[in-house]
Amino acid sequence: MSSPEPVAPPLRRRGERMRRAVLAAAVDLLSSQGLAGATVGAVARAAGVHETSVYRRWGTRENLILDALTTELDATLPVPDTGRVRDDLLAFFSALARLLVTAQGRALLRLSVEQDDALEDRRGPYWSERLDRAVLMVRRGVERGELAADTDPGLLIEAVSGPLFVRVLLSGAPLDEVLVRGLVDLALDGARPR
Amino acid sequence: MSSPEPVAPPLRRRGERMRRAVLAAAVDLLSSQGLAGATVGAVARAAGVHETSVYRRWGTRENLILDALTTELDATLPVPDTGRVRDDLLAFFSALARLLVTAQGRALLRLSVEQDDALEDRRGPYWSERLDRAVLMVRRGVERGELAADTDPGLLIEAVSGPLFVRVLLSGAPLDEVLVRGLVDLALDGARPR
DNA sequence: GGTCCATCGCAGGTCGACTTGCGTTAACCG
DNA sequence: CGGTTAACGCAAGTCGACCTGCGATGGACC
Repeated sequence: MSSPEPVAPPLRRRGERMRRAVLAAAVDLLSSQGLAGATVGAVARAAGVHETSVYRRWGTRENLILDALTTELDATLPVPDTGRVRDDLLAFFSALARLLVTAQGRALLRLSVEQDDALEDRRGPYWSERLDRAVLMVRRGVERGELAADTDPGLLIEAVSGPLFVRVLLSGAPLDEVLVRGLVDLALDGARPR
Repeated sequence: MSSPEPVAPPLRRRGERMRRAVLAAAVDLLSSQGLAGATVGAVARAAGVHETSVYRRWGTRENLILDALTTELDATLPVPDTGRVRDDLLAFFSALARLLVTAQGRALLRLSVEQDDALEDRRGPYWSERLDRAVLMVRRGVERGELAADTDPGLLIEAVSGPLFVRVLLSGAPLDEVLVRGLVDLALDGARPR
């Protein structure tokens, strides 16, 4: 007698098809179950792939999640050029803040912190990549004479973005427009009376 | 025949004695083996205590390490009062930076980020506790007329401390006097030409 | 100094991350 | 379109975090 249940042909996806299936499953689980729910076993099962295969391709769970997140989360954070530094910075960091309050944004940030031991390099290339481009706004402001000539572009970016990251990672305090505006204005005008 | 090895009397420390022994062992392992080496089993063994007892008292490995670190690392970060905001801020954040580059400081920061799910509260009470006191310096500066009356003390503290935390957690960039000075001056004077 | 109970020690177990060896097959290449 | 091989499936196992039940004892209290 033929088996009543066709035993679901193993599909046996491999190569790029398998990669995409796993990454999609990872993002799905990440969104529905949260960071803790995205177990390597669970992701593999959801993707119809064997757990071993996942480990062979990604090595660690961290790599897997990081890959899934950075692949799907290609929020490119455009660098505006309105002609005024303040407006540029406001637009850029508001976009950053909106990205960071996302479940995926938070997860990506959290994971960027993990990498303790092996391969000390490649630390948070995702974020630094995005922030490095932001110095353009500052440079343009300097050229326009809006900012002092000796302004350190990177430092200014750090001073505004730092608190945003810290709020997500440590304090858990909210990220809103008011915060971004306050940080940008502080970095531009300083706390001393003008 | 009497047993040649006296089988090391189980000691059976309990209560406060046991607590201190475990915490000390944890700090020892943390310093010598790093974060990854401070296994619950290893800490228990080093303290001459059963692993189960550790779990009963601390619940999770994270709690244990956090307790050990915050207990030993009572670097109180004194809030200076020199009469000039800039000097106060410089002294305070230099001390913070020196604490953060420590192996224990880094470990404590990293662990402060972990707490994903259970008990959403008590997030980084260690750091916020210390930074909350720092607003005093800013308030005094405002009263002295050194800073604008509408200065947000907390925001200023965040703008300077944020980048320090982020460098330890994400970018791995160095923390030195130059950085601290740059951040303090940016927060005080702003990037716009005076 | 005897009693009692919270605190421990201990054995055994679950679960997820990660590894290894071996058999099997999909996919690309000629 | 047949062959080769790297890419999978699968079984079995290690290791650390964390839990559970039970028996034993340290210590405080009377």
